[in-house]
Amino acid sequence: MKYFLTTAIDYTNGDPHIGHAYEKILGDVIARYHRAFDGPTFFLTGVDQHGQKVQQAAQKCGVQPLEFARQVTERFLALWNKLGIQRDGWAATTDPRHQRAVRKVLQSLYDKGELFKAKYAGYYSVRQEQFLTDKERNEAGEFGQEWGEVIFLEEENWYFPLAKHKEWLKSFVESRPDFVIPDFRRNELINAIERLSGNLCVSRPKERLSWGIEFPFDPDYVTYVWFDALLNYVTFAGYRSDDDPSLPTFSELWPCKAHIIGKDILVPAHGVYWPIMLHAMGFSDEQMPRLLVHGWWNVAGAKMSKSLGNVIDPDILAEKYGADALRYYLMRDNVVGQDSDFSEERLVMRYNSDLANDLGNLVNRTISMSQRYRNGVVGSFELNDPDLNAIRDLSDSVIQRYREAFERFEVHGAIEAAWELVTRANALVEQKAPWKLAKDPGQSELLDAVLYTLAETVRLLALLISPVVPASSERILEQLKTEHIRILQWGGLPSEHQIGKPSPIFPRIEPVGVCL
RNA sequence: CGCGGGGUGGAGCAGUCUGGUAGCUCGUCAGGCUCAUAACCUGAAGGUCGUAGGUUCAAAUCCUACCCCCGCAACCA
Repeated sequence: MKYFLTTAIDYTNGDPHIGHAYEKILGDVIARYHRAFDGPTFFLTGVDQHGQKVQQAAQKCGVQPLEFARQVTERFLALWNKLGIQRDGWAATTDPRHQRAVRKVLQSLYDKGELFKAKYAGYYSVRQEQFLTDKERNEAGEFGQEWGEVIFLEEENWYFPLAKHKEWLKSFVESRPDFVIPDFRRNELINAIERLSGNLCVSRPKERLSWGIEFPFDPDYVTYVWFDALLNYVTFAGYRSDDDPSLPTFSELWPCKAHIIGKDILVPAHGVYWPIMLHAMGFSDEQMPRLLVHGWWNVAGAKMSKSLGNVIDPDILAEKYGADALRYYLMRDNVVGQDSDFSEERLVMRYNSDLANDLGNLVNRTISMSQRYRNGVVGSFELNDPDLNAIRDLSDSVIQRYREAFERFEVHGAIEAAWELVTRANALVEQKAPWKLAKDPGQSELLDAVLYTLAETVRLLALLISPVVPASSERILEQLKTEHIRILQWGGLPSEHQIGKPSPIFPRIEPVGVCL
């Protein structure tokens, strides 16, 4: 069994912004934690390439939809690579393997009588791609301009009966307190289920939208987003793949430990449609996934939007400060589930104070002193000194709390726990003053033990931060020459270990633009 | 009575589920150190945890009422 984790798949009609990046980094950090300290892990992310907006955007550029989607997908991939997103699977919905599996799912639902064709006539919003009901009318009884052009349309489509699964969904969500994390999002979902009614339109006639996956039993129609994009979570995990060796074995991945999604797509897509779809496909309650719902990054208190022109480009930030600085900031300054406020100034402040001053300096002074006083040989931990024992005990407790935080998806909590160790180690340096011990031959043994304690603490810290700042973590391990020692427990460092030469891991970012 | 989030020292935030010394970063002030990226360490000032009640031996945390701020057209995590 592998720890299976997914993110939402991004829609390929525009460039990625900080929110896309945050979600992928969050997924990557959690996946890296499990890969490093827990066990086999599978992290899936990808892109949603079908649909009307892609078709339209492609038309505008005068290229085929497939070509357009491919180009945008390239930009997403390039950014994920730059940010160090380590993916085990790539869910691109134009992938033939996905399309084959989607058709099989549709066919078997059709065979089970879970899909039906019906004619619907009504007012239709072209921009919103949806039929409007009286609920959408404003006080004047008209459809407001937010719906754009509204036309009267009569159309036959395929429908998936939702409401008949309402009672099941209600009892399921109530029986599974951790179906949605955090709690307050679950309450929101329960409210939404109360309002559930009707059927879900799952098709588009080809004359209106051709850019999608064709129905196996009705070639005049393509699937609309639900039975395309949502299914990526299972199709790329190997569901109905007929043992395609290029895809994982489904039973080793499912059920998914967490679908990481933004708060905007909990209701109705992931909290209502998706579990009902799985239920109708024959998944048992035990086979239901879990949803991890994150908040948004605002900018100066306002929602990030193209019209406000305050969209933050993660590519520029990574270029300017490095991927690890950005990753650290996004993970440290946000409580998973809550909204946060993005500020470049704070990014720099966090980097300088936490990474450069506290951790980076600790690494540097530790290695530097070991070189200066012991030619890089760090001694052993044999001495029974209360201060050193206290650090060892603290590391045990920190590791435990760090693990517990990750199990609860509280990344900021895990980072906070690790920093307790950073702070205490820096204090220990002052307390023991190795530069004084070095002048007194009688204190030689204590100096050895102090240097060992510091080096072992730094080694553990490098491992603890590895999910968040993987590249920097590797550089620390290289300087310690402990790349091969990955055990997350005190004492992994052998006695008389020879370490390398110091070189700043996190050079300070000097504030620019301050001219007197 | 629409739904949801938030209100904690000067700033930004944890902590609230599982009541028990109010914590972190930045900033301010006073010391210390020199191994280190002028980084680090110690100490101090500064909070009646939105308001008012209630439960309790004990409430930032649980209950009730109220006040204030933000989001809920599109782009969109």
